Amino acid sequence: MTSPATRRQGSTTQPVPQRLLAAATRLFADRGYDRTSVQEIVEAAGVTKGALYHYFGSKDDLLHEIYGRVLRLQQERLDAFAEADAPVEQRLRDAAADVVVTTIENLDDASIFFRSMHQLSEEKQKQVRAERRRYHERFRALIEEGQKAGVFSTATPADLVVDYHFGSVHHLSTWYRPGGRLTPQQVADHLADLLLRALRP
Amino acid sequence: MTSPATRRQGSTTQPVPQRLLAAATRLFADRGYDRTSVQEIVEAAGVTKGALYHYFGSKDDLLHEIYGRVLRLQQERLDAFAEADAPVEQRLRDAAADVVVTTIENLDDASIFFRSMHQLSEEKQKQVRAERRRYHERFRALIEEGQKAGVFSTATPADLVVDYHFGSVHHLSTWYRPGGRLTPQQVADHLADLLLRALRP
Amino acid sequence: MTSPATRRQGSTTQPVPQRLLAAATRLFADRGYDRTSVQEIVEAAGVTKGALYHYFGSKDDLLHEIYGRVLRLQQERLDAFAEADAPVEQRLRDAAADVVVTTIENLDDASIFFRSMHQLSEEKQKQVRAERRRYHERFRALIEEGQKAGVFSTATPADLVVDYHFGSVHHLSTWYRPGGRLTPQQVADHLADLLLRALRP
Amino acid sequence: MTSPATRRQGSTTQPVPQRLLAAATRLFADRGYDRTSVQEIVEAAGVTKGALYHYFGSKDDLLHEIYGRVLRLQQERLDAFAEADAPVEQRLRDAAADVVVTTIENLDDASIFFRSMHQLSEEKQKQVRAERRRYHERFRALIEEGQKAGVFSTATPADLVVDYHFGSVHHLSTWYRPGGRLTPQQVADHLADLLLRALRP
DNA sequence: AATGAATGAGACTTCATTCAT
DNA sequence: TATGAATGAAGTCTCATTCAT
Repeated sequence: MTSPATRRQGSTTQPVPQRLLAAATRLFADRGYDRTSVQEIVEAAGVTKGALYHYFGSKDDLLHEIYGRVLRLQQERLDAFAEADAPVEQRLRDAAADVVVTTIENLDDASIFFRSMHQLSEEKQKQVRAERRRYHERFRALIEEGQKAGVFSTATPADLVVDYHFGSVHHLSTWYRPGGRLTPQQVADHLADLLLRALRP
Repeated sequence: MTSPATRRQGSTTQPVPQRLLAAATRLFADRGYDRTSVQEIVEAAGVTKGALYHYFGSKDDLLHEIYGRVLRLQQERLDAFAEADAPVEQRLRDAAADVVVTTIENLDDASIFFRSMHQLSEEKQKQVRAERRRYHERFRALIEEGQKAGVFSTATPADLVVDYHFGSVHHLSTWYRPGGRLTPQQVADHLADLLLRALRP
Repeated sequence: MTSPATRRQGSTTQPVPQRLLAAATRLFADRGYDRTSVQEIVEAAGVTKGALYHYFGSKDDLLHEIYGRVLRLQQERLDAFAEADAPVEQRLRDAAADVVVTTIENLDDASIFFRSMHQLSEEKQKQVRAERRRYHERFRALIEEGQKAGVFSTATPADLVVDYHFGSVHHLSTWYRPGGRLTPQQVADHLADLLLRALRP
Repeated sequence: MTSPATRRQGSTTQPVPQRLLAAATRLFADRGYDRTSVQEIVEAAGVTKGALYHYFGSKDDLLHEIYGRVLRLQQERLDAFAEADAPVEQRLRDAAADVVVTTIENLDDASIFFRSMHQLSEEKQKQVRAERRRYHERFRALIEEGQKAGVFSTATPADLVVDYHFGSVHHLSTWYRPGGRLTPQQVADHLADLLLRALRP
């Protein structure tokens, strides 16, 4: 009884909202939020406009949902690594490498995340920035912990170190291509290594 | 005798194309390329739409011009530092710090540069990527030179090191605010220092 | 309960696409394709621009639709006359007269048809020319049949005879005015007669 | 001292107004009056916009000039043939063939003539129609002379016969291609022959 | 006799969203 | 839960024409 249209993507198995989110993610990453029309999203998801507006209040809601998904995932993982039972150097290295791997594995999310903040409504932006700050602070705390313990250099303010590392994470979607010379794990190890080497006292 | 319209921005002294470019830069950085209308640009520049299209073939041409300006400037500066008569550590440190200062001094250009590539026509993107690559390679050569000379660690491929540093430059427009705790030069020194420390053998 | 806008033209009974096509036909014939704005069309049809673009991909699509309508009609009628069970002179005369009557009855279509080919996209022009050729060839075949049978003169190549007759059909929209001295049928009979007389051996 | 721009077309020898008219004729025939921009005309003529507006009051003036040129030429030639010292059949045949040859030799003029009437201002259209009528009447008079003399059939009103023939002339620009199977003179002879055969009593 | 920068109106088209069904 | 026709505002761009030089 399913219409042929709903069968695209071989994803009739997935519920409609997920299908919409997946289609939107791919398209937003590909051509940018403003260049993606609602029509294109619903076509890619194999549904109609009415369905989209049934589940999401607006196009901008879709974007917000994507932001939420990324933020939740990254925060959870960081929390896990930060709370682990290991020396601070190890915990920082693991967290730093993990965010790289996770970012590469969701490169579309990353492209969107760093490029589309402005398209969110002012209110939603505020919310995202707040969660982002929480994440940033947890990461910074890790560095400060090491600095206080004397295992990390205090030459550079911890804040700046966080931004230094996250700059490289942000940049991944610009240059990393799946199937490239290095595996995600190798890239992650290298970048975490650079961070730790820079922090040597 | 000058009409009121030409007086906006008190910039009647500057020629029209420059005025348009300045207005476009500010607006593109503020609200993004797609969210800026041609109407807004010409109003900010105090001219009419016809005048804009007299000098620029399209909105996209304005963006391309901005890219060209940034690329020319950065390449010139990098070339100068790379060719200087000094040890390679010094030349790399100077170049790495300079690109940070220059980026902060033209933060609008930077916001646009890293966020708006996709809005360029495919052809213009190709051109920009080619010039970008030239820049990247020059920077990488500096690192490789130090690695061969044994003053830089070879633990990380030079390519990746370049991307690590430029990630942080890229990221500046996300977090740096003029009038912040650190001066541009201080930020630059810190970031260059992090790079050099990470490269210690 | 119908809004005032939908009532213009007293044509709320007709579906929107037909109303648009009718309005476009009248206007294109009146003032030419390029001189007719999309705004004028939707106003004449009593709908909004959005509605037009919901049904037609472009202004050029409207024109293409008009061409399609004319071509289908004329081809059908020619086929019917050509396949009739009658001597070839009779079949040619009937077909030649019929195209005149049909053209006069749809004079707007005819004005457009012969004047607006160039405004179609290259691709659509190709398509129209192909269908036009099919029509031309069917008509020519009728003449050649008569020439082989010895009832028509072979002094003039059949191709040229077809163009001779269709020139006069083409020309109708230039000079024929409804309510003129001659009825459509009379004009048709005269023109078909001229053709047949010119073909006498 | 002539700038490189004015040298295009190798036509620096011709005066500017003629060059503009020639360029306009070619372009109007190629892509239609409305689709041709003033910019394109001046570029093709190797002059600037100021020069065009120095010689012609408007774009529509250029078109009017083209109409005038065609009308003058055709009227002169028809007058010459009509007044010749020869039997009426011969005079009609010569005139009918001549207009075909002349039309083919100026096919661009013909395309424009039959397709662009509507782009003239109402006033200029009236003027053109008046001259056109004079031409038509002179041609019709020739046919009526033959009908009165009993050498042409009176089965068809002379008016309609004129339109029949001019339809075929009008149509030439649709199908005739230089370098085709038949020379202009051969086409002319065939079409004149068809006319005369149709008029056989 | 000629330039070319500038105007300003209007062209086609896109698009997020709504609403009766 | 879902449709898809329809809206209406806004978007980019074109162009004939003018005018100071």
